[in-house]
Amino acid sequence: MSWTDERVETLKRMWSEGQSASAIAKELGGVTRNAVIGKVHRLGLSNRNDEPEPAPVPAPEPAIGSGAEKKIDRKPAPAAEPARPEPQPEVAAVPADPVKEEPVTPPVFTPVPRRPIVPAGQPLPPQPSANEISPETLASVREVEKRAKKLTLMELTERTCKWPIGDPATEKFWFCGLPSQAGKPYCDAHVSVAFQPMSSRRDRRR
DNA sequence: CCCTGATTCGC
DNA sequence: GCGAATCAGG
Repeated sequence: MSWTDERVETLKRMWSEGQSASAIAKELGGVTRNAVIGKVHRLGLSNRNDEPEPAPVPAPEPAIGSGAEKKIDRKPAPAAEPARPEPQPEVAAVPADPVKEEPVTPPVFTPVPRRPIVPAGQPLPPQPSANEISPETLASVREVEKRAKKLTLMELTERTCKWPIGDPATEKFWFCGLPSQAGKPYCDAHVSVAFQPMSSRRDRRR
């Protein structure tokens, strides 16, 4: 394979889209990711940084006192552990006195961390229902889920378990992420609840 | 381990 | 110019 104009164009496009070298190589075919990276460099488009330069660190200028400061003695600074803020409960504190309360927030767009919107009636992630899975298997799954890697959607790969755990409407939601069975989307435990032979499924009413 | 990009260097 | 091998890192 050679770098025809068309192939180079595809390379440029995908690279600018942020695609990985391996993904591009896969798309093009006949080349390895090394070849792609090599070409990328030769084309001089290695810098995918169109970012507006991450602000040259606004050095927190200490307020200059009126008196002429002598020296700025830098302590070795024993690296004081940054105080870890305890995770606050999500419930916003309700003003004790709504009448006296000053309007703290202007009626403009408030960048309150939005949570994923799940339409009403959206079925929850598949959860092994007790009447279809044996108690043993169910217990096994529960146990496995304690060790879930808790991956986000973007962290899933072809070989991570994609079984959803929790309620997508809340923060307590993630994907299992344990090693998936070869060729399957789930890990062993979740495969066992996800794929059931018709025979065992049939007639398991109540 | 899986993956990423960066670099080198013989071809 | 090309890209495998290698390096460095997450």
